[in-house]
Amino acid sequence: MSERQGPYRAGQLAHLAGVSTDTLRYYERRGLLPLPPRTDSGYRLYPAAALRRVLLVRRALALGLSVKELAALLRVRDAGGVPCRNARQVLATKLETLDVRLRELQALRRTLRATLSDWDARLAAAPAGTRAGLLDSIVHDGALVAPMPRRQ
Amino acid sequence: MSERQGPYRAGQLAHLAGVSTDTLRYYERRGLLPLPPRTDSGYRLYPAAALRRVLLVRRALALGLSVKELAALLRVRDAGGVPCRNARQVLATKLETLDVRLRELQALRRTLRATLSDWDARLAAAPAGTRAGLLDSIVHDGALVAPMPRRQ
DNA sequence: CTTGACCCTGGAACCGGTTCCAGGGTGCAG
DNA sequence: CTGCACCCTGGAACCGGTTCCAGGGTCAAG
Repeated sequence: MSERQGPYRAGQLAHLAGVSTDTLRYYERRGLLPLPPRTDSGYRLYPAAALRRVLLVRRALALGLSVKELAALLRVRDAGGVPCRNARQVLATKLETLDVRLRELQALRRTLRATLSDWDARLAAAPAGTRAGLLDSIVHDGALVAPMPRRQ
Repeated sequence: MSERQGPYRAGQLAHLAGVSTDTLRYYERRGLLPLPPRTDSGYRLYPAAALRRVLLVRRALALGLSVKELAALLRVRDAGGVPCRNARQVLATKLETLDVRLRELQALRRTLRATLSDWDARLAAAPAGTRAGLLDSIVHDGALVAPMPRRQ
């Protein structure tokens, strides 16, 4: 990671940050990256600090922030504001959401394991090549008729 | 739930199964539901067994099967085949995938909690209205530069 | 007959983050 | 000059499950 700094071209920055140039342009469009200066011929010339910025974005997205949320925070900051309190709030909310989701998935895991061992019992009891009714059996237990939990 | 059985119209079946008629038509298109008989005027007339079938589909999707996977299993079954062994395999794979995902999310949760308490420490140490550098701080710890884990 | 509730169709919209595309310039080495 | 790697643009495609839409029939009660 000991790359000499200095203005990067799109491909260089992308490589250093571990993303694609398409992704860089996308982040720029969505307001996650400030508009970089350009060469006379229109090539983007990212300042050294841009690498850190891209890494920040990646990290924040990996923490579960959405592009929109992050853009809002960064907009405030780039305008000289102090978004830290907001940022903390956003992150705390993410954590709560994640906890909910984790509990859902853990419940799902229990159900899945129970279903699997039930099926194994049925299979053991059924002659080979015989209809064991596994698919049918899942209708009974649990009342999970509600829509599947939506992702993050 | 003690509805008299007998042929249902789309809206009735949808109501009983807790889905929309749009969803019923979607399942039909995707091969999750057999083509129901029609009235002379073209209305679908679902046999009583269709309710159970829709519930099966909901339950299987809730367990994490994709529409495509489920359709493949049901196609075999509806053709008189015995998809049980396949079904077990699919479900077992789902469980493994889920375990991986759970571990990812648990790791994310730890990171999130650590970040939050770090931020709280920084906020406590910084005067109100002052830039505490929370966003900046996330770039450092952890090497999570890889793309975010994709959903299920 | 009119009203209103229901049904039909195929295709498009939605979500979000990313990737891909075509059609065209730029920059540098051989 | 040629070739090749790189860069530019805006718009569309992708994933999957669902929902929404317009434009049109059907049916029973009043």
